Amino acid sequence: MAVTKAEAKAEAKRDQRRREILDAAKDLFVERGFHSASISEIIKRAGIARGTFYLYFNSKDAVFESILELAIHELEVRIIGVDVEEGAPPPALQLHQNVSRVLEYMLSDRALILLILAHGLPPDAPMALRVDAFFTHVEELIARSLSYGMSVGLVRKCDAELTAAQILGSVRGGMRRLIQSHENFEVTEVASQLIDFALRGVIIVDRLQS
Amino acid sequence: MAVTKAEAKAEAKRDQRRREILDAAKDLFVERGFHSASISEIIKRAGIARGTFYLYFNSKDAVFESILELAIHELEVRIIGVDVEEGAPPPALQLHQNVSRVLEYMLSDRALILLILAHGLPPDAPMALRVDAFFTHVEELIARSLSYGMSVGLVRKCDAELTAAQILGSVRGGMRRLIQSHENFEVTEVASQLIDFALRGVIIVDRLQS
Amino acid sequence: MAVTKAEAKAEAKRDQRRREILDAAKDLFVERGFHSASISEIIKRAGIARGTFYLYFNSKDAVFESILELAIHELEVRIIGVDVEEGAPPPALQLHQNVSRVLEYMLSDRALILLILAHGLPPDAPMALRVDAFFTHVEELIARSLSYGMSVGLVRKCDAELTAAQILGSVRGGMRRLIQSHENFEVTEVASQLIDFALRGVIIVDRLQS
Amino acid sequence: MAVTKAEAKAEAKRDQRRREILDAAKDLFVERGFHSASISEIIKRAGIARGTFYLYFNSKDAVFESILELAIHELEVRIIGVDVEEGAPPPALQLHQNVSRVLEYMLSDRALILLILAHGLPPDAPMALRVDAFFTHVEELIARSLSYGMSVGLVRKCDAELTAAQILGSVRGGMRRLIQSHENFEVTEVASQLIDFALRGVIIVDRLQS
DNA sequence: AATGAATGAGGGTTCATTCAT
DNA sequence: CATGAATGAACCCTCATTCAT
Repeated sequence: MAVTKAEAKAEAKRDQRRREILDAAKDLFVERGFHSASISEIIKRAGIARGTFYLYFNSKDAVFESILELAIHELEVRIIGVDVEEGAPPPALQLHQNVSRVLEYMLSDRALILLILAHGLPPDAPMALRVDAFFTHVEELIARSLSYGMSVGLVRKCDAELTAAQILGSVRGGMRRLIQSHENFEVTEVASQLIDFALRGVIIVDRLQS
Repeated sequence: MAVTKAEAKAEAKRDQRRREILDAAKDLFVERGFHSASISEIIKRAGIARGTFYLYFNSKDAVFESILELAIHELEVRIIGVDVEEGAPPPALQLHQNVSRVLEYMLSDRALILLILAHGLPPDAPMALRVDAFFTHVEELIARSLSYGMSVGLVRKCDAELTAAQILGSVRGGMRRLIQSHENFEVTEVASQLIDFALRGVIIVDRLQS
Repeated sequence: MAVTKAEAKAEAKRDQRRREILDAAKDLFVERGFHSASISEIIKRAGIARGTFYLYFNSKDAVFESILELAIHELEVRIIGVDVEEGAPPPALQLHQNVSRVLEYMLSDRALILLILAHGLPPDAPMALRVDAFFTHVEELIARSLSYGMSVGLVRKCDAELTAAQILGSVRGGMRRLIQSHENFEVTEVASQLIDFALRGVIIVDRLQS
Repeated sequence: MAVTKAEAKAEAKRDQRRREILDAAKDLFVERGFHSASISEIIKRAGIARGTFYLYFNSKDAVFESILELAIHELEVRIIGVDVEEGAPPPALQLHQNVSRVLEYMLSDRALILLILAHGLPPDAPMALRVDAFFTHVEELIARSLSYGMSVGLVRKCDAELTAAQILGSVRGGMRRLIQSHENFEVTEVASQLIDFALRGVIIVDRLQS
């Protein structure tokens, strides 16, 4: 038991260090971008020695990947495809919950989201592909919902893919603004506005009014 | 006069060279991003010597800036604030013309637009600020239009800034998709779709239908 | 007495550990060379922690030195200058015994001998000097024997130092081949061949034939 | 013509620089071994900047390889398999010429030969394999000659491979001594001694005396 | 105007060694 | 005794920029 305790403590310390490095690196990546953020700066900010960095991460790429991967994961678990089964909550509510969850996460770490919204990586970097894949995934979710919506007469006729790109773009644009304004905001209220705008753009008017 | 002629010829040649470098650099920036695009590659592609590059541009930053500046300028001249004076063309038409002009320019150089939509620069770089300034400028144009629209009862009540960010985002999102799809498209048709989506998001329904 | 016993046990364990480290290190040095063999690999192979290594050896150099020193010592005790006193065994037999003893040791640890025959150390490293000193020592032994042989008319006239270098070289060359062939061999037989070649090179023919 | 002249001059200068780097590097490799010789030291000794080094060689490995490759090539062209056709010069003379040529080359660059005789590379390094391959090649030449000699009754019965290793070893040993003694020597005389020793080790006595 | 050899600051990474636990 | 996290000097290499020709 004593051993377990000591080990647990050591592991906790390790995790703590790892997090410190991640945080320092994340801030730098946001401030300067991937390339301009140097290991030298990261370790200075994290208050560790050069070699220590490499005890926790295999490379500069690896930290960056770790940061992005975590963020994308957190986003992915918050974004749930709309369930149209009977008995499921109304679609508008589901959308609202999705956006709210993302906004809440955004509030907890604005820098991180900014990193994803405007990462600025060499287009051929593996990590850029990862981020793109995430957004493409979300776009597909939206496009599929639109197609379904059209089939049941809820959504006006339109090019599902293009419109999905517009919807996602509008949300990204809105979020970007919220982050960069550095002001606090009411999650529920903002989520409503983001969704309201997007929905009006596609919903058939009669239904919206009813 | 003879001198003037020779000078003109020399200047024409100079401009030609400059353009070749710009073109080579632009492609590389798009393909690899700013950092990964090296002077070595640029001059190889442009077919010039190392030193020659610096006869035309002071630095790597300078080429990039030149490229962005040109592109932004081309965009700016195509984006004209909506004129609401009496006798002016209907706002919807003006919008359509704005978007159409931008889309046409986009068709003439997809890579360039992609560079602006997703430049991937150190966030603190002066050029990044320049690009941001451009988008902020457009956003303000939109926000102002929205405010006016609200004041005359055409636009539903909303947060003008946030909504402007959403509108701009939706257009950027749509354009990004169009570029990356590598397909050709009908400018007028697409412009209508982009505007339609954005307008529905803000216009008061009664008016839209009329 | 109890204390002594415990102490003895402790010391035995210590020696055991030391030997494990030496063995792991030796293999690595042979496989990868001195520089490419890292402490990390050594301790992994020895199954000990980083700090533990430094409880047994002061530095990476020190392990290497230990290994070489041991090997050289083992070789030195097996190489005995030829005794030409009356009543001593015949010189040819003494040589044969010397070589046989070395070959036997070689069979017990090929890797170790290879490390000495082709160590691959910075030429200015103290350990490189140590190995060189050993070979120089052997060379001197041979040269002295040659000089003596010449003085008693057994050995043809020749440059003793150069010839000694050739003799030593021939034995090293032969041994190197034997090690790298990875085949087993008959010690006595091979020893005869090694000596036969070297002796023919220097012995006066009449005597050899008689 | 003017262009050609200027180009020729430029190329001459380039070659000169390349050679300066090679020389500086070679000396350092000999003094300190491959690993301990740092690029920093090489460029300091060559009197050039860091980047300049990489204008002439792609890597540290590449300089080393260049040096070894050149040396091995020079050795290879000097070592010619013994021609036993009728009308060819007597084998002993051919051997003498081979060894003399090598010794002469050795005199022109002792350090270089030392680098090959005692390179000290990680056993798994590609360059180590290259050097080994060279020696193996020479050994095979010798072994083949021995086999032929045995078949025509000139050479006593022996294990051709092992004996070849001994012969090569004896020559290497002799050369190593000559290099490290830093004294000058008479090529023809030394060549005779090297060959004499080796031949006596294998030739059937009757024939040798005749 | 054009060239390309030369520069050197700075990049990411490794690894022998130390020391608090 | 044993541990392994922490250290930082030193490594090889890249690349934007300069300058003599």
